[in-house]
Amino acid sequence: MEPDILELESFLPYRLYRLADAVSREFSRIYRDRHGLTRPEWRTLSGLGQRGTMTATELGEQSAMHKTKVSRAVAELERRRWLTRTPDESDRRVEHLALTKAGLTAYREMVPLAKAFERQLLERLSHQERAAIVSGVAALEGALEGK
Amino acid sequence: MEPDILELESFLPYRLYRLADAVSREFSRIYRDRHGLTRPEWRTLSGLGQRGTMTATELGEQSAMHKTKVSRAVAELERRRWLTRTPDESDRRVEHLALTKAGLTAYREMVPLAKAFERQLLERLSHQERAAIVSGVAALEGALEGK
DNA sequence: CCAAACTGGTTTCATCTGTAACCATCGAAA
DNA sequence: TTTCGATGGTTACAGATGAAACCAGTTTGG
Repeated sequence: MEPDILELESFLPYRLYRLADAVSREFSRIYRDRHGLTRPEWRTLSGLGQRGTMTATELGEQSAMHKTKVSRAVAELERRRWLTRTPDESDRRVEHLALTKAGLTAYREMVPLAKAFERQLLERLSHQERAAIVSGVAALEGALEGK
Repeated sequence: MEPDILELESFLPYRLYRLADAVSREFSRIYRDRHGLTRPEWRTLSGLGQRGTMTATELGEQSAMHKTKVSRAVAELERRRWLTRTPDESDRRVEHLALTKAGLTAYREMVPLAKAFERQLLERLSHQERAAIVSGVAALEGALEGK
């Protein structure tokens, strides 16, 4: 434990990032191989599938994406005819986004795969470990939220 | 709990990624504001500061970076004269990388900042929460390692 | 009523990224 | 030896990214 040395392998920000990156990389194969989606596109699909209708801003908040990411993901899903935009009645800057039939089909196909992925990941852990990661993540989220 | 809906906010891969991204973004200000380093450059600096001497391949393994990232980060740190390359005696493909005086100075300046960042992050958690996140991350790392 | 500040969303630009192709060198096997 | 597959490292290319500028529409204050 040299005081003036940082052990990268034990440094929480690094470990957290590496872990998330590995998990996300694994998971991305599900939407990339199957439909050639990017992560922002997947999140957009997922957000709209879950909520039904959202504006781009809401989507960005819900799925923690920069607004340019949202804009591009929405444009691409629209190009695929997986979603449609409906102008807001009272505020003409706003568009309400919703999945089309085709988009919904893709969403419904992916939900079980996503759930299975998560389940299989957690299955490798003991009950205690599972509880630890879930509550630990929640605690850190809360800590960041709070300030 | 609709069975055919995925709740993004509770989906572990998403939460993990968002958390890591937020933490990493916060932390990046330390090396970005101060020295204009990118994450790969910071990891390279950190790896060499910690270990003293490494080859590019070793660096990539230690800090979980793609070899092109390593290559570019090393090139940039070399341009700054923060590290030097020494050709290996017996294998002329290999270069041993080490920090210069200037590189070491920058490293030594950042280590306390990094440690303080981690400490302040964990300070916001209770003992139980701290234990949970640390052991939870370790468990997931192990699970991914194992297969 | 009008200007200024603000907000939803897009685009531009410069940078970062990964894949794949590449070059040089090495080691093993014939 | 010579050849050929593997390995250390760089580069080219095509996409993905974020900051900042932008456009259109909206709200606020005078």
